[in-house]
Amino acid sequence: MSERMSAHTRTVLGVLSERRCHLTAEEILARVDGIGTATVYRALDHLTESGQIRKLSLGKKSAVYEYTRDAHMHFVCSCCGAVYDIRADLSGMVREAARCGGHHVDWSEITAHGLCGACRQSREGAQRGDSPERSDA
Amino acid sequence: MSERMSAHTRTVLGVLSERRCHLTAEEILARVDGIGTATVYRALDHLTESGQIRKLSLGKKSAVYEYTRDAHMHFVCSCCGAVYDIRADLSGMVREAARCGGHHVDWSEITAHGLCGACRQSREGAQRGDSPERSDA
DNA sequence: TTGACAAATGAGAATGAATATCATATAATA
DNA sequence: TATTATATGATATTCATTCTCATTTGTCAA
Repeated sequence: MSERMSAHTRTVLGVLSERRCHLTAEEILARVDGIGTATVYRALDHLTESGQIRKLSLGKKSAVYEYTRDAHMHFVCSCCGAVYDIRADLSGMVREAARCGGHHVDWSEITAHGLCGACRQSREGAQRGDSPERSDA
Repeated sequence: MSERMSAHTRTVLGVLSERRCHLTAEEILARVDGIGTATVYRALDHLTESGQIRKLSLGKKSAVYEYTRDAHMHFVCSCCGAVYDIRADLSGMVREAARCGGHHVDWSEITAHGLCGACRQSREGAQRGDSPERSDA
């Protein structure tokens, strides 16, 4: 909270707070200039521990980070790999369910897996003989 | 579904279905005998794709697998790393929220992070001067 | 300002989970 | 049985992440 933040850590936080999206460490590394790999990972660790960003496990090989904001879920398309934000806040129910088990929830993540709207339309189109469209990941 | 299953794949499935807990590939590897690393990973992939087991991303370095069963959430203790099952089924709400976004949910995972009951008691005990107790991960 | 200590940095090595390779073995089927 | 496809395992490889350590930078008291 009251800890001082280095310039590089502030830069990393800036990247995440501006874009408001999910970025891997590698993607963040590509968006900052003159900051080493280890420093970026360390900055991400510091920011995660201080709660300013969230480290998400979306089932991909590498972790993704996002700026901490209003509660929402994530939808990961099994087909194209795209990640969508789903505006719904179930954190209260999650917290209460865990409390019944005697645990205290700091934060929770909800990840849904399935076929996204874009991919579903592509498949339906393919069945009709349309040219398939791709959704970026 | 109707695909034949190799003996080794059946063995891996057996390990997961008997224990009804969350195991890493390494832990499964240690519990089977005479099955190579690649084969275990391939079996886990097949079983995951066929929906018989679930591959979970709980924020640890390695993925954990569990036998597919009734919907439940997971609680991961930030202190001791233990994983608890939380008996609550929010999958219907998750599915509906994603449907509003135009997506079709195959399955969803909910992971809560915080301090588990055992660790909280240890901390309270430590404040009173009791000897700290450890909870296995 | 200077000295002294703590924290941050970065280049590169190390780790480790997961995947790819490929020759061999096994199963399925004609 | 011959043929084909799939499964297997030892091993090499990949790649995200962490570690190491010498150097730099920041902080604060005297």
